[in-house]
Amino acid sequence: MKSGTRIGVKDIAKMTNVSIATVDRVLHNRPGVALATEKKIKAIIKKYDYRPNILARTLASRKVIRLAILIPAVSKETTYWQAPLDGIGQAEAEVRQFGVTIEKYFFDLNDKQSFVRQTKRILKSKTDGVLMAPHFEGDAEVFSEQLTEQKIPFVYINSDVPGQNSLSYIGPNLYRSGFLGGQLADFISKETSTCLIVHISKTPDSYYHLLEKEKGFRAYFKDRKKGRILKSDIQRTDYASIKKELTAVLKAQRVDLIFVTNSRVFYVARFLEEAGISNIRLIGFDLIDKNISGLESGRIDFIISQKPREQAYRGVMALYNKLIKGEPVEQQVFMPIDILTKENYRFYEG
Amino acid sequence: MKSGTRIGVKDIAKMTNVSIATVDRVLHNRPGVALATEKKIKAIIKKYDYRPNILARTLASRKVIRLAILIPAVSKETTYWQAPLDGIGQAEAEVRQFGVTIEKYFFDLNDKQSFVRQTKRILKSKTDGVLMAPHFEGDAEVFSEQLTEQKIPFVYINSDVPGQNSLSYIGPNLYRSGFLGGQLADFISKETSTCLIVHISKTPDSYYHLLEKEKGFRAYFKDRKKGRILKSDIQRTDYASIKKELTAVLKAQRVDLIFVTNSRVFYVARFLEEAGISNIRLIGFDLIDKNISGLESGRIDFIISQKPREQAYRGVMALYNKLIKGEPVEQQVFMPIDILTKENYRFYEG
DNA sequence: CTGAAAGCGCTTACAG
DNA sequence: CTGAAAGCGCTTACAG
Repeated sequence: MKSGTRIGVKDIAKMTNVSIATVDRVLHNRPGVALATEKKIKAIIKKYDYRPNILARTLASRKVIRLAILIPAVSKETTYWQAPLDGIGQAEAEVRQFGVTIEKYFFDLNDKQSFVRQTKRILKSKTDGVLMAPHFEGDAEVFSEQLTEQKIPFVYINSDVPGQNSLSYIGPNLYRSGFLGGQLADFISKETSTCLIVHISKTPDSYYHLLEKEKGFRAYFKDRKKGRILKSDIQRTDYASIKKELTAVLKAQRVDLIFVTNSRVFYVARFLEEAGISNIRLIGFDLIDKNISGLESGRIDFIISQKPREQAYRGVMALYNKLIKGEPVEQQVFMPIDILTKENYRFYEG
Repeated sequence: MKSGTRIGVKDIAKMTNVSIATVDRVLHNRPGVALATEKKIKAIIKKYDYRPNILARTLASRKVIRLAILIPAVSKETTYWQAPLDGIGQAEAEVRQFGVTIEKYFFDLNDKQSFVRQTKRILKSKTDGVLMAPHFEGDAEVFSEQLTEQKIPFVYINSDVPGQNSLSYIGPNLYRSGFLGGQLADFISKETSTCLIVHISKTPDSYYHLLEKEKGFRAYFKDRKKGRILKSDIQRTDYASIKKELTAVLKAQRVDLIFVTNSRVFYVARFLEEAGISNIRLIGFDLIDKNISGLESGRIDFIISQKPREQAYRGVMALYNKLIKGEPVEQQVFMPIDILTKENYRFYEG
């Protein structure tokens, strides 16, 4: 045994008078080792705190690990999912040399069936791990159960499905991000101001997320506000409908600040622009291109963002750590809640 | 040659009718290869876009790369440097398996000579790369020149020394962070408010940095403000002196917001607390423990932070990419400028 | 239940 | 200027 440095399989074999093949067997919990031998070897492993050399292991076992990614396609409607895609690319570059390959499956945010179709393809593809955005909760549940049954680890990003035994959830804490929205609103409005919460969404599947943000926002203002908090639920995502609804609301009452619970805040910015309203403050989510324009023009004051790129990056790495390094991974990772303005968004790395 | 997969040295050797030793020679630009042979081999490398297997390379060459880190010691006065230290630890864990070892050298922020002493030790230690916080600009320049002469790559974090040929600078854009400070001040004060810029520093070495932030802050308000912008230069860092100075300033004029250009904003928070002043807004830098208390108590409104942990992490990785992977690294990386409040600092990963 | 041997894709002396 | 061989620390058949 070399002094100072770590021990290897050869050292363990020598110290226990067995071959390295046998050492390898107990290292991987493979059957076919006498209990006494196994105990001896395990004792040495423990005593010297043996850690396998991942480089050598990867090189020798030409095993390739296949990961499947199931996320929404980037669409004209929203470019949000470009960021996670970039994060996956970055992770891929780092883990490729360790024999990890990644297959991407995309679904249409407006088409539940496309999600289901892709889950079936993944199940057929014999994959070792899955990273998914469980957008359609019910279907994601079914899929998760199938994966659990086949002992395929999976991690959620962007939104969580509680109760499933995912390896990890990596994404926002919606309630806290709404709460922060409340604080930001408080910073830029008076105690007596009227705030309007706007949900813009036609899919009931993600509506729950918006409600969580609303809850957080309202919670911040509990016992703190003299002004009113209004709410508007817009169930269509075309500009004409949004315009109509906002026009009606603003005609009925004075509003000082609008809090849009998702990335569609740019519609509201456009509306304010067109209507020539400049005294309403605006806060929304996600640094997509159209929202950057809103920051630039000064229509949008704050964008709250939760590192979409990094969510996906870390999701892949979680799978890698579990599958290749056998390391434990955190069951729940809440991403930082980033505050972006006209003056710092340029440096943002998401 | 295996189809579909990448080629290796063996394939190149076969295709060019030489031994793998010769291929290895040209791969590493080692002398002793006939020009014709070299050309043939290079052509194949290019044609098939050969990429060496880093795992195999690291495993076979038991070469170890030694990195030296030169940063301020964590002191009672400021725990700021704990974060970079953590980042270095994280990077170390990732690159250790690739044969990188890291030696840390600490200097005293109040003792120029301690910096110089450590640079001498590093020079003697035969290191392959250096990561440093060039706090004492003049001495850092001397050191940088010595490193350049010995062809030892070095990267700066936290502050830059222009004109030296560092491999990379990874840190804040001071001017832009001051500019953002202006915008935040604008968000939480009236157009007619009076802002007070406070520098608290006794070392002239870092004073330049504070001035950059001041410049940015003032630039934001150019053509935008009706109120006055005052400035107070406190050249001592004990609380008594700070208290005295602030008392004098606030007696002389009304102030609505204070912008402290470094991490010592907690002193001002303490002063406002003790003086029972609750109508002055407060913005400062760096998420050290004492500033967290200030956020919690509500005395501090915003903390601006520039990922101190990540700066160091990326600094180490830049050296690793250069030295091990031979990849090019970006010459200048400005970190994101993060906005932290009472409601989001808990999720911050710096 | 166990071990000897080949091999992963490189690098490193050493010999010629 | 060039090549054969051993070895890095593991894993993988295969043989017994």
